[in-house]
Amino acid sequence: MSSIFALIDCNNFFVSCERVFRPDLENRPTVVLSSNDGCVVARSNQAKALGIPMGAPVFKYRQVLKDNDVVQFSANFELYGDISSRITSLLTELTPRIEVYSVDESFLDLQGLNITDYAAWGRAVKDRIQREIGIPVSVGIAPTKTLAKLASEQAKHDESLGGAFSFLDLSEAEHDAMLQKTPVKDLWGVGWRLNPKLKSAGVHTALDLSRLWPATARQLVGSKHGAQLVAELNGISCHGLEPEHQPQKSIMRGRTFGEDTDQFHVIEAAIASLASGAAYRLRHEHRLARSGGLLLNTSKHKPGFRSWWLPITFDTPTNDSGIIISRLVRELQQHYQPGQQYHRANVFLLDFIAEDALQTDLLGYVDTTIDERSRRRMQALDDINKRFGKGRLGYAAERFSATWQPKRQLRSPRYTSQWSELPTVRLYH
DNA sequence: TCTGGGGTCCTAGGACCC
DNA sequence: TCTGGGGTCCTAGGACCC
Repeated sequence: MSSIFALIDCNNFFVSCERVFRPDLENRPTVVLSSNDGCVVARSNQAKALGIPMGAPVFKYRQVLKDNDVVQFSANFELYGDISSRITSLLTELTPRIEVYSVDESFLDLQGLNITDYAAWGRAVKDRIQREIGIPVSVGIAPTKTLAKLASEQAKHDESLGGAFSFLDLSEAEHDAMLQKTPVKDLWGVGWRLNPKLKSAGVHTALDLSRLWPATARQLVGSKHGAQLVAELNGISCHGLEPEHQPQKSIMRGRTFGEDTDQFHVIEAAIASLASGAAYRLRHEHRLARSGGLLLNTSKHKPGFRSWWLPITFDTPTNDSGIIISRLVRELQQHYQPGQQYHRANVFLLDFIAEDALQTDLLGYVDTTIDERSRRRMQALDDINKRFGKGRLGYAAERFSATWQPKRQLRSPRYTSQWSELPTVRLYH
């Protein structure tokens, strides 16, 4: 039996989240900005109609935003994450076979669900999420994930469909017509590098791609990826549902500084804070890192762009914030160059093992005293922060400076994740 | 003046082994 | 000094996703 996937894709997700608590913005052009208020990361339909592209630098569109009275928000990830998990729980009621693909998209496996009219089922799901959570979604249904993506895009752009589109009931001619009108660049798996390459080979539409000789597809797109892309367009599923939460293979925390800096202590504070966040995440997953690193760079948009990769390894795998911070700061001390205008820092943790895996050094010697002390220290740190609020207790280096922190001047209240920022409702009678 | 923050997977090539 | 197939492991870089 062939597979059946549904993709539930939230429309303009970050903007839609802001509108849940600001219904007055329903018809106003609205954008959400990146953490430094530097570029546009989500746009309402009205903002899209003004020609503001995804990733648009704010300074270039300042006039357009002003002339059209566009409402702007700094990204409020606490809010978006919370609303995302509400949608996930609703979808889990429909079927446990769900893959949460990103903060605003989930795939469902519909095999064996006894659905007679898939498009109608999709419209019902859309209506329920709108009613119960307040977020508009598009539902795409197809035998492969690649086609389900395409179907959800179709549902999003053709209002007459009521928010859902299914590939399952199409005739061969209708199927081909859908692929014919889809440019290759709109396909899942075709990015800015492959698009010009395909076009210069005469492959302009999804239909062209679906009819390529396998050997040609392998050569143009890559041996594995090319073959899979063609098969998926022809209804042969290559990407199954991946329901279990796969443990991540790397943890990265990075931030563009509020302003470029050459101050050692400012960079040190940034690194300490980023490392704290990354280490916390690692402890949360009960894992230890064997290696990691620090990536520093100057601004890409200024002459003399440079970047430095400073790798670290741990003789004993660790998730101890203090150990990780001190190793990274030592690297910084050795490689910091006075006078460079540093723009951004990324902290990486890599090469994980489970916390309860036996750890030994080269001689097979386990120093349980140190391990136990570190573990208890981190436990106390996390307990205190859980009880008294995120970031209440931290390492001194994190507080050396706050000037690296990005501007978030337009952030909305964390309506659902901070007691102090709950919305107020007044009732008159 | 002002351009995000997370991630994954694949491939090619070099070093090394028998 | 050169010949040769077959294998593994590692790394850097490229490409993609949201």
